[in-house]
Amino acid sequence: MNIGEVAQKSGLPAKTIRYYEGIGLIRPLRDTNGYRAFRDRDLHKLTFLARARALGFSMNDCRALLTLYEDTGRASAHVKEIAGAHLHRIDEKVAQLQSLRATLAHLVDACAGDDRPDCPILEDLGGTADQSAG
Amino acid sequence: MNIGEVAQKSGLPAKTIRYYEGIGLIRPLRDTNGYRAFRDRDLHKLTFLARARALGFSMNDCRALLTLYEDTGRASAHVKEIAGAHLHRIDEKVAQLQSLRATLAHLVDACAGDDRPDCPILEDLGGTADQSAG
DNA sequence: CCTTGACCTTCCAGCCACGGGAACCCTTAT
DNA sequence: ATAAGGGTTCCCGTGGCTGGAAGGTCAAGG
Repeated sequence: MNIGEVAQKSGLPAKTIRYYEGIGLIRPLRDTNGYRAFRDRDLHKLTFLARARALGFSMNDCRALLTLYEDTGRASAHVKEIAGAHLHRIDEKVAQLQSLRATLAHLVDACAGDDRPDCPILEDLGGTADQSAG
Repeated sequence: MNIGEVAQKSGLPAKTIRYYEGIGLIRPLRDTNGYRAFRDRDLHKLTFLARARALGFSMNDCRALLTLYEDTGRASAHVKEIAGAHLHRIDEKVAQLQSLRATLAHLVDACAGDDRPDCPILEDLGGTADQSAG
C-alpha cells in the first residue's frame, strides 16, 4: 500500500503519517522507487493512533498505548492507568471551562448589547467601572 | 514603572508583556537607558488583557476587546457579540469534551485493570478484538 | 517518444502564545 | 571594584501538525 491508500483507510492525512514515521511511531518499508510500502500492521497502528488521538490522548500517551497495544503480554492495569489519568485531565478541563462559562455567561447576560457604550463585560475586564481606559 | 513592577501588578510574566508589545497590543515609552517606561494606561491595558486571557479569549478577541475598551464611543452590542461567540465556542468545547469523556469513562470502566493482557480499551482503539496487533 | 496529471519524495517555514536561556547593559549598595 | 538584581535583545523550542516549494515516479493517451 502507498501512503495515499493508507491515508484514506486510516483517515489520517498523508502529512500526518509521514510525521508519525518521523517521530518513530511507525516504520513502513520502502519500495525500490523510494515510496513508502505500508503493511497491514502499519495500517492497524495508524488506525489505532487515529482513534487514540480522536479520544484526545497526547502523542506521549499514544506512544505508550501503541507499545502496550503491540505487547501481547501487557497488563491491562497499565492501559487503564493511562486512560484514567487522561480521563482525570478531561474532567479538570471540563470543570475549568464550565467555571469560565459561568462567569462569561453572567457577563454576557448583563450586557445590554445595544448601541450604547455602557458594558458590564468591559467594566469587569478593566477592573473597576471608573478607570474606563485612557 | 519598569517591567518588573508592571508584571507584578498585572500578574503577567515580563516575557508575556514584552511579547504583547511585540505584537502591538501595548506601546510603552522608553527611558533614556532603554528600559520600558509603563504608564498607568499601559498597566490598565495589561490587567485587562490578563483577565480577558483568563476568561479564555483568543488573542484576536483580546485585541478587538482592547480596542473597544479604549473606544469610549463603542456600542456594547459589539462587545456582546464577541463574548457571545466565545461563549458559544466554550459550549461546543465542553460538549465535545463531555462526549469524549463518556466514551473514555465507559472504556475505563470496562477494563479490569489487573495484570492480565485483556483490555477493552486497546480493543476499542485497535478496531476489533481479533487484530490484536502483529 | 512526449506530455499530462496524479501520485510520491524531501525539506523548510509557519502556526499560537508564549517560556528558557544566552549574552549583554544599567543601577545601586558596599 | 564588585556583586546582586534589575533590565535589554535575540534565538530556539514547545505540540502536533499543515502548507508549500522543488523535484522524482508512474500510468494513460496521442
